[in-house]
Amino acid sequence: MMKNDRDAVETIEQDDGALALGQQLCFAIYSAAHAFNRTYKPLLDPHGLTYPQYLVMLALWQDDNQTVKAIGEALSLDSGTLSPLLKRLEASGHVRRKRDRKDERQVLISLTDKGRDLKKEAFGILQEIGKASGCSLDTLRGLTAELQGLTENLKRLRAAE
Amino acid sequence: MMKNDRDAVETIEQDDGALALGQQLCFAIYSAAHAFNRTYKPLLDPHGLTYPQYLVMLALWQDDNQTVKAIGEALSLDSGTLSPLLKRLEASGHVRRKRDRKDERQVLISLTDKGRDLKKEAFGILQEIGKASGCSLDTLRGLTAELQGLTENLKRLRAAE
DNA sequence: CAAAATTAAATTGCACGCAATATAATTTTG
DNA sequence: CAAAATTATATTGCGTGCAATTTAATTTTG
Repeated sequence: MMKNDRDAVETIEQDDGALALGQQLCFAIYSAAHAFNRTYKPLLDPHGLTYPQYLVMLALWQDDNQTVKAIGEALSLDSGTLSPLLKRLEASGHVRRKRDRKDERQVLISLTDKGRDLKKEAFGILQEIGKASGCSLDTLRGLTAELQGLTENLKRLRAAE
Repeated sequence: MMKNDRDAVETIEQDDGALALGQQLCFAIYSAAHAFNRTYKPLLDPHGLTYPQYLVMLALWQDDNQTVKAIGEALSLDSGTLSPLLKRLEASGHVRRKRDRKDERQVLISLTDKGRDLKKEAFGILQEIGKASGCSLDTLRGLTAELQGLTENLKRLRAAE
């Protein structure tokens, strides 16, 4: 016998449809992340930045002179990812790395003039990306908020284990 | 003459807000993708699968015996990513790789018994992920549709260049 | 205060992801 | 039909991500 509508809505059924790539939020997110990456690439290439490096720059434009740990918390990345990335950002002249005098364990990351100047270009990049998304500002804001909530839920549940 | 302080501050702060990590959809998507990845890991590890490998399995559960190219189109991945990944999936016993007799350029990927059997477990994984997301099925469906639209827009604009 | 525990970065090893190139098979074309 | 163009897959090199380990500095504690 058929389930009623309410059950159908709140239960993931064990049929092929449920496993279809096209129905999975995780795949939609995976695809959107790659699409964004590919859209950013031609905009960032002229500045010698990769997308994750650009995220670090965003963090530093907000708050200069942060520790590796602070940047890692902002981006949810660990030193295994950040240490080599920051060395490349230093090699390309965008940031400086300096041991903290007060606590020699820490490394402080600060913007060079070149890194600071790049911020002006970032507004143009933002415009381009906004156009490419083809969404209204309201839609973008709504999506962003929903995804932030989702990410929080996923993190909370992992922490609770 | 210089603008007064109030004007200067408001103008800069507006711009800064636009570049804030917390306001950027691309970063929300980047973070959600990583959060999903981390949530999937403990669920997939026991089966010896990574998340991208799991996506390939989803594609094959929908449609067995696909070419590398077809899988690449389904997942937006090229042979540079898929060739080694598929070799690892073959090494772990989940799929078989076989040259197509009709067209020796193509390689057909098909499920082994082990790979097919894993589909049963996938429904349980799906349940776990659904729970971890903390969203209603309606919310999940809505988000998925919006992200698919966004991804389409980004792809279309890249193709138009 | 010295030993133990904790903390911050860096390093190593492995698996993507992608650009660029290489190789081999098939199709197009002149 | 043979040369040229196209197509499918594989390979190489580089930059993430992340788990696990290492090293050095600081904090805790017995």
